[in-house]
Amino acid sequence: MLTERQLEVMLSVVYEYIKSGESVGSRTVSRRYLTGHSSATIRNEMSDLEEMGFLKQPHTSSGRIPTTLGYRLYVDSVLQRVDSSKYSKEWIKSLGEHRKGIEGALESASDILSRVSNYVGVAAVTPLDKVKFQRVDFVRLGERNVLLLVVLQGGLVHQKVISLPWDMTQEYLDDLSRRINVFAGCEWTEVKKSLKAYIMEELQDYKSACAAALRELEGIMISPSIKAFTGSMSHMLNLPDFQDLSRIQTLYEFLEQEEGMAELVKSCSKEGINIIIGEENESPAMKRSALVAASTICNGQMTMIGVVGPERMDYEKVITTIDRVFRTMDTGSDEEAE
Amino acid sequence: MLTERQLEVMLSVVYEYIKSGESVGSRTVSRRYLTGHSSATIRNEMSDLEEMGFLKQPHTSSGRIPTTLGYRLYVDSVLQRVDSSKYSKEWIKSLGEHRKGIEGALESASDILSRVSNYVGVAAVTPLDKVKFQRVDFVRLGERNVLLLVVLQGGLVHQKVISLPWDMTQEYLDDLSRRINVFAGCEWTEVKKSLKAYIMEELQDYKSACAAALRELEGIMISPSIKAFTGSMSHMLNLPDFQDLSRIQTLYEFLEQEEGMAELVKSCSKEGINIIIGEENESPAMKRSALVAASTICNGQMTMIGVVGPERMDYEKVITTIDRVFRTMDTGSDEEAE
DNA sequence: ATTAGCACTCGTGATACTAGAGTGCTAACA
DNA sequence: TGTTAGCACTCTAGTATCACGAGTGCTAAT
Repeated sequence: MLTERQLEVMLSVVYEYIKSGESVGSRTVSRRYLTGHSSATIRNEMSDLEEMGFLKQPHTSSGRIPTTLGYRLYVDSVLQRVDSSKYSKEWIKSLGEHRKGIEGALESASDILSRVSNYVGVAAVTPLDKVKFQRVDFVRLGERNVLLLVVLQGGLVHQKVISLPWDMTQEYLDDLSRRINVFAGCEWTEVKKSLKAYIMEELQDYKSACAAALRELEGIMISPSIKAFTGSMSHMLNLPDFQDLSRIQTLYEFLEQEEGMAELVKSCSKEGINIIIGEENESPAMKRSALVAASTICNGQMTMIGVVGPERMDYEKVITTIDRVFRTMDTGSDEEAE
Repeated sequence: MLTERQLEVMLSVVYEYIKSGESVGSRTVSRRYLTGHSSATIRNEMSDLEEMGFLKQPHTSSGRIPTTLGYRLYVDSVLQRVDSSKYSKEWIKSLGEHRKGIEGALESASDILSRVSNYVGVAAVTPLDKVKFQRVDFVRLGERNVLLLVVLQGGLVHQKVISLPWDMTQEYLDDLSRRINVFAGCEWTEVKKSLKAYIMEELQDYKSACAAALRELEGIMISPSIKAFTGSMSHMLNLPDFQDLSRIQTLYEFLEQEEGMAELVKSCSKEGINIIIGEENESPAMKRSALVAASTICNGQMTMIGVVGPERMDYEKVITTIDRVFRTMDTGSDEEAE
């Protein structure tokens, strides 16, 4: 559908635009990239490419800039060059044993990605349906108020303060948690079955309180509550792409709220590298931005690290950086790359 | 030192400048505030006030704007009007029993403050020297890697992944934590004494591992690691004060890193309302911004909620808002005020 | 199919000018 | 002596104008 030369022109334009930030004209392409052809030839090609929807003009008589489709073309070509088979699950498996734990690891990942990319680094982990739990603990805080701590397999910690219909002593709570922890490593559904009998038979006075506690516990186990981390956003203020304040504002608002991050995670549908560019994004707030992320499914939870930036992003650098961080997290050495 | 009329002029200027955002001239003051005096009179007063360091001119032949000293004058007068005796410790005492727990409460406080003030809401809690602990839990994640969970009195949860010199079974870890939890509610120093004997005598093979675990635990108990929450920062992009991107950038950078928040907390030296304006701030990043915060000491930890915004902040509104949130948190109803 | 040439478009930056708001100062006034 | 009116001066923000340059589209020649 696209001739060889058209592809060359496209890649040149996108590359040059990413590098310079200014709309690129036919002359530039003819002089720097396709030196064998005159600017007029390029001009004709560009005109065709515009009609096909790969390029657009900010205004008549200025150079061309890529559309989302154009970026997609470029990114796919970059992805072909990068050997994505390198990505292994090793790192995520070892995360739980990482000296920082999974949360610390994700936090520093988002931080590092922010710094080296100068865009916004993000990281998140969300339990899937069949998450297994590792540990449950109830801590009595005050009358009828209990802090519920749940450690999922992989080391992810969830906490919630719940209030019970009955005041229970710490001893009773300990007993309850001990009985649950017997099932450490099991899926919740199994645990639930076994516990029902216990509640029915052995507890009388505290039945309702325990039932309430278990309901809360189930809520945590089942609901796919996401844990998200966002690196420093302040670098992006430097980018020429965000001279328009309202643009960066909508993006910030999007990233600041949990729903935003949840959507980003959701959009990383496949394992490995995911790239969603501009218009491809579902949320209006992301229509002029892009996400590059790597995700893995392991231990019954989906983990993702990535970078959010302008559509005009240095995809090549970001992709390789994410690759680096991916594997660096494995070894636990997280000095800043490059 | 300041005549009655000079004070009136000062308050008028600051009030008007906060409201309008534009430098205020003598004519404005004479027409809207001190109607009994001509603009020339005001002009002379303003000239004097400038010499005294309360006002300054952005450029010759424009109106005056307050200096940090000028804001201070105004804020102190506002504080006199607001009955700060209303602030009670009640709310913080009940935080541990709050349905969201202290962390949830602080998070929503910073969130609410951001939204109603349109500046940046912040909230933090930091344990002081004599913090008491409520609960300790060790969860074995993998070979020699253990997740250490500590619940401080008040419901604050700290977590850390530690690696031990020895692989310990979950049973041993449970035993260790059970022995520590006997001392729930005590200060760490006491616990330490009592545990030493136990380690020396009863444990042999695991001695070094337990000692390592306890060292880590002590690290958490002693180090005043701060837990900070920052509300949405995107609103501030709308403010005319931050048309200059570099200004908001330095501020963002400051708030994004933990040291920044730590400094803000540190600067809230006294209980109750603290206000630090512009030049009064230690950090260069805050020299053109202001902090309004309320802090309390309770349960061996210092808790703070506040607002960071431009020096030209609507202090009156912010102060009363913080007051509101302060007391709203108590009751647990956190619908948005106003 | 490619290229050179040319007229046309449009954004950018420089310059100049004006209107308006505000000051400082002096002189008159109570 | 404190207050006020008046006036000249300063500085900013906004606007209009102009020229330049980069780029396009089209046509005609190769």
